This record gives sequence, structure tokens and C-alpha cells, in this order.
Amino acid sequence: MSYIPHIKKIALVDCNSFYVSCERLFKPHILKKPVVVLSNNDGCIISRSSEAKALGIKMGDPYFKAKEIIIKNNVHVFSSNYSLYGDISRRVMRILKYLAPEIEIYSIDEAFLNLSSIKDNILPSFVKKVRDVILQWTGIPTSIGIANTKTLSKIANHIAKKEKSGIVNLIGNQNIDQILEKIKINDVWGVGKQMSKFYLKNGICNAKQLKNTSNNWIKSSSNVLSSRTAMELRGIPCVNLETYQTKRKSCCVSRSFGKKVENFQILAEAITSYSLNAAEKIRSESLLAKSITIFIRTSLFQNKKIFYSNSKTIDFPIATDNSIEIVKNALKGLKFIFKKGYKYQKTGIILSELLDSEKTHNLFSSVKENKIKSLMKSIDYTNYRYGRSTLSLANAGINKKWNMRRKYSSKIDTADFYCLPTIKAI
DNA sequence: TCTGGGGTCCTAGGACCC
DNA sequence: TCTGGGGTCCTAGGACCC
Repeated sequence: MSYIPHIKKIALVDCNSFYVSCERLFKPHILKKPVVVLSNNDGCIISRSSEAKALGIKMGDPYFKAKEIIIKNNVHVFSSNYSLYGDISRRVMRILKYLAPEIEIYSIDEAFLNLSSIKDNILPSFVKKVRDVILQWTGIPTSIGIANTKTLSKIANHIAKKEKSGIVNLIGNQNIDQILEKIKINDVWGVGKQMSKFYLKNGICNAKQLKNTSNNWIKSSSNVLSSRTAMELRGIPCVNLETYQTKRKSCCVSRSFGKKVENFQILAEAITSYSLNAAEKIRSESLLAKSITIFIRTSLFQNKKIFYSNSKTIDFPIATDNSIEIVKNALKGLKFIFKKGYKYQKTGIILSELLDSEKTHNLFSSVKENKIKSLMKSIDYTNYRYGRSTLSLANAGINKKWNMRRKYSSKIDTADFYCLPTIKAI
């Protein structure tokens, strides 16, 4: 068990209904109204304003199932716009880096702060300032939970969401057991669907009960991660703060189709386009891929008898970031697993065993390879400058009829000059 | 008609070796 | 004829996160 003594105070900063808050930035008229944001393809509900939550709309609900409530209550609906959310996220994180001594960016809308060096007497005013500055500079409301461990700071944050101040500090709280008793077992960070079911079967229904369960029993009936969670509930830090950004180990690009696809050529277009996308991504992070996995599948929600899912992994002879090489192998893999007569719903590729290209030297690098490198560089620059897919391979298709649905896009993007919000002078 | 996408880590079990 | 036991490495699949 790893014990991490230097962390004493951890804050979790979480943006409230982040995607909804981003959409609201440029549309003040939806500020107090129920709003939801849909996943890719307008499939599921992935962000809800508090007003939408109050209507009983659940996280992850398929859109078509919630449609009735949505129409009846005049809920504002948006397709997701990741370019905008990513840009706003970067702004929030920049502020946190500026204000906090140490930060771990945990997800697009969350960050852990190490506040161990901040004295107890100024902690409340410090945290309030963080919250106020983010709101003032970006317009994004946040909640902040403070505790001795990451798991407890998650719980503090969970409670802070309902507080008017938006801030909850559990450090030194004498009634911690009473608080943990009110936290349902499936709301504990690190306890998912399967473990909840198992714990409930064994009479462990809330965070307090998990905290008081023996480590040995947890470890033997589950794994080390679960026992770490229990330790963290006791206030013993076991999950470290990752303050430096490690390079990713894999890169996946996949999408569901707007309409089911049977035709090989259309699948090939999609796979080509996703491969180009992934290749560009790893180049921008100076990574090289050692292998590629291509996968296709039919819908999970239809007739199980006609379900087909398959994948193929191909190793590159030499780790690469070359778009042409990656596309070539992706199509080879697709040919291998494609079966006629199925209505495909989703396809994608995963580049894995990623290496840091700055640390990798190829003994066989040649003049030809250097030429390819500079070709990739100019493609990336052009696409950065003039918009993605300005330069592409003909194989990726021009019309992209298979592209996903985005019926309710706000078409605002603070990261793209041509999609900036405009103000009409009257 | 319509049910997201992108990650990480752990474990069990097989293959292989001595 | 009897057919051991312990170690490592790899991979697929599962569970979790947002």
C-alpha cells in the first residue's frame, strides 16, 4: 500500500454542468432555463443544467427517450461542440495553474489542487478567490471540495454542488462519519456498477460502511484499487497527485454513424478519415505508434442474432506517425474483418504502444523518410491554419455522407476565427 | 428511426522456460 | 513407467473514470 505523506490538503475544482455552462456563455437568455447537451450523433444526454436535472432527465439517457419531457418543458437542446468546450477548459486550467501551487488536470472540467502549503487560516479566503476569479474571467461556475485525500475531496465536492457557497471543507470535520453515512456506495469515486452490486449484496450500502470494512476482505474479494478507496475514505492518501502531464499510451478515434452502413467503400472512407485524425493527433504530441487496431461492429441494441463485432491489430515494422502508412494498414485491417451483409453502426481505430518520438532514434532513417516528415509537417500546418481536412487523402471522401448528426449545434467556436460569436449593432 | 467517445489500470489465464 | 513445480511474460477482457 502506498502511503503518500506530503499531501495534506487537496481541493477538487469541478465546473458545474460544464458543457451546458459553455453553451450558456454566449446565450444569456438560457441562463435560468433547463438546458441539455447531447453526445456525438445526438445520441445521449451528457450534460444537464440543474433545471433539467430537476425535471427528472437522467445522465446518459438516450435523447429519443427523454424527448417527451424535453418538448413539454421547453428544454433547450444542444449538440456537443468539443472544440468550444476544449478551449474554455484550457482557459479555466490556465487560471488554476496561475493561482494554485500545484495542479493535476483530471478531466476536461475537473482539477485537483495540492493546497498543503496554504495555511489553515487563509484557506477559506484562498479557495473563495479561486472560485470567484474563474467565474469572473471565464463565466464558468465551479464547485470546490477540500479534504485530506482525493476520494474524500470528491465527496466534499459532491456536497458542495448543493451548497450556495459552492465550497465544502471536510478537513478536521468531527462529524465525518455522519456525512459519509449519507453518501451512497455507488457515489463513491472508484466504485462502479459492478462493485456497487457486490458491496450491496454484502450489506455495504454507504461510504461509512466501506470505510469500516477490513482491507484484507476487500483486497481478497476484489483488488488493490478497491482497498485503496477504503483507505482514502479513512483519510489516508493512497492516490498521488499527478502534477506533470505524462504522455498518453494510446490514441483512439471512433464514431457511430448517423445512419447504419453496409457498403465497404463508405466504411473505408470513415476509417481513412479517423486514421488521418489520429495520425495528426499523435504527431502534435510527438508520439510514434507501434501498432494499430481497427474495429467494426453492428448495433448493440438490435437483434442479437445479427450482431457482429470484430477487430484486427497490425504491428508496424517500425514505429510511425506517417499518415499514409497508418491509413494503408488501417484499410488492410478493415478488409480482413469486413463481412458483407451486416449493417454497421460504429467503427474506429486505436493507435497503441505509443513512444516518445523525441526519445526514439531510427537507425534506418533515410532521405525518403525525411521527405515524408516534412510533408506531414506541412499538412499539419495547413490544416491548423486553414481548418481541419483542408488537406486530406482522396480516400477520406469528399461529401462524408456517413458523418454524424449534429442537428442542434450552436456553431460557436472560440478557437476558430470564422465561428466566433458576433454582436449585432442596433 | 434515434442508445457517445476516449482514456487508464488490473487480473486471470495461457504459453513458455528451466 | 512414473509426468513437478515455480517463475516470467504477454494478452484479452473487464472495470473504472469523465
